Amino acid sequence: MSEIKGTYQRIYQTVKRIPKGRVATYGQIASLAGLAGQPRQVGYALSALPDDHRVPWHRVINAKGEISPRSTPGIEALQRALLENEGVHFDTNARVALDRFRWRPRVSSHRARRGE
DNA sequence: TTTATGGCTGTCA
DNA sequence: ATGACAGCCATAA
Repeated sequence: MSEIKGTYQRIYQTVKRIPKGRVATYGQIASLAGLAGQPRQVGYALSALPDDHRVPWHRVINAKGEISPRSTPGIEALQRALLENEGVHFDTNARVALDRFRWRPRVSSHRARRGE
């Protein structure tokens, strides 16, 4: 198993683990990547994606269930299109039902989920 | 080496 | 429900 080199690489690995038709928030990825509390790094890491990045960055959205207004306008529509293409549905407010599409990572065992 | 930025989050009013 | 403020850390110059 290859070990992760940099922090960004670790984030990419985590994002790549997001199953299709599911979305995760920056905080979610940050927490899984070990950067809990630093969701910004996740966004910056995605903004610094390498050339051969095959990372589903479009599956990563903010905690509001919306797409961040990044720097370039139009990307928002692209990400939305990609998510819809994956099966994620947006509401009239361009919002995703995180309660339904929020990626449910492995809770490992000793960690019950809330509200069940 | 230091400085500045930055696809966010959570709390308070 | 929305609006505003502060905090964390890694990368790039």
